[in-house]
Amino acid sequence: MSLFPPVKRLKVAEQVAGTLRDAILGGSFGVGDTLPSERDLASEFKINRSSVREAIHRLEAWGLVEVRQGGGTRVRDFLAGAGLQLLPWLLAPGGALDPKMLTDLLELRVALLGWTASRAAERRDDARVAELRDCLDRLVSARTPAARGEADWDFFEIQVRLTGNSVLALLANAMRQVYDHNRSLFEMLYASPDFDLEPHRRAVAAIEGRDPTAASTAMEDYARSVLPGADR
Amino acid sequence: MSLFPPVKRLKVAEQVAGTLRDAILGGSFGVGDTLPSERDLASEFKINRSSVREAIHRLEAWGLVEVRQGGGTRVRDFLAGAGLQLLPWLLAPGGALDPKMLTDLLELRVALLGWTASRAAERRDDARVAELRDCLDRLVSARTPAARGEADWDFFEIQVRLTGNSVLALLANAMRQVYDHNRSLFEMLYASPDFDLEPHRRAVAAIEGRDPTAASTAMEDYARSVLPGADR
DNA sequence: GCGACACAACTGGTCGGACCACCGGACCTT
DNA sequence: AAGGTCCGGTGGTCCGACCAGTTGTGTCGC
Repeated sequence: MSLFPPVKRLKVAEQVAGTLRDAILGGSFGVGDTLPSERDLASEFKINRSSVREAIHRLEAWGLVEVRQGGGTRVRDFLAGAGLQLLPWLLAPGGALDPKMLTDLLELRVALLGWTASRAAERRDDARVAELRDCLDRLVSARTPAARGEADWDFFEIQVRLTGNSVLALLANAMRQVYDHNRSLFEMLYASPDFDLEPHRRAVAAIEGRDPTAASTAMEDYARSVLPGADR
Repeated sequence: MSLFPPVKRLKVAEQVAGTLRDAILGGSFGVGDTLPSERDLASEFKINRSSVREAIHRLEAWGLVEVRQGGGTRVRDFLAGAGLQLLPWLLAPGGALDPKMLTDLLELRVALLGWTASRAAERRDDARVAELRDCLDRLVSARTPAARGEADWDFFEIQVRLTGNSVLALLANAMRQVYDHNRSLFEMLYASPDFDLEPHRRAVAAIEGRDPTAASTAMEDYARSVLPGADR
């Protein structure tokens, strides 16, 4: 456990890409607008055009802009075209949480956790079930929200590996990136001192007993319990 | 309906990025291996170092490699770290289909289609239900696998919009990219002349009648029907 | 002998400047 | 008004230089 996290070395292109990303997500540019030219941005940021190009290529990889030789760089309708890689920043554009986005995410989480547990129960193996039990112990003994969050994530990830589904694994990786980029936000979910672990226990038992329905129900109950508004 | 698709203009960096991507996915480099230096790759491909850098940055954005100043560029454990943006090429690395990957994807699709239909039924509105009916008509009258595939995709996308869930929309976008990059592969699913549309009809009726359970069951049945092996 | 340090030979990162390929609008011809 | 031409601006590629980290090596002092 390191006392100080390593200093973040930001490459010029990373900073610029971040600035432009926030500007676009923040609405400084509308869909279809053209960004300033690479040369203009270079003199604006006081950096070389190569660095600007690198930054813009990141935006392109994120699905935020469309670059056309000779025709300028236009802002895309990213909600209609971008993939999950944008979610980390879409969740809290400019640092301010978007509640609707969080609700949507947690809602989808209900289904995702449920399905994962169900498939994990079908394909369980003894070694991984033991891992799951260890993880549950860590979850029980966790004292800080951060530790609980970490353990809860592991709890999910072990189940993902249990399913043996590589596509689900990729999806989980994407979710993990959302979690990593917004840690403080998610630790809120684990802040309550009377964090109820009963669903987790039920899930482990169901997975061990090869009961997909019970496993799914358990994890869905848990995921639903942190849903804002507590509807349904 | 365009008769000719736009010609594909390949930038140098794109080609190189594709080559390197296939090499990594094809196993030419193991996890942890260092790629040749940018200067070496430049002289190897007979292109400028700038272009190599641009290509490598794409690999980085895909989560395939980790670049460290002074320390070389290393291949990452992408299955453990990359997001869904890699799936289009992971599905058929080098053009050869990975059956396991396809099975995993279709399996997850069962859950995804089911959940989407369920949420769509809960939040339905008349305008979009009409859209859905139109889409169903297009699906019925479609004569080619490609047309069926397109209509079926729209059918899903309308439901996604109905759910109003932005995170699901992003996930759908990611799936769409998988579909677009492997069209010929997926049209296989729609090749059968006796393509059964009964589940779609049931789904529309259930969504119109605000019956989440029936809607979910209908779409799950459909998605399961194209599952290889037809287990369960 | 062996640890600590300094250095050299890599690596990727940034720079600036040149030229090419392409798009789009102004303008001219018909 | 329709078509073609030209030109200014944009992104794409190239070059060569230097900056900034990493890593292995070899020397020095103990």
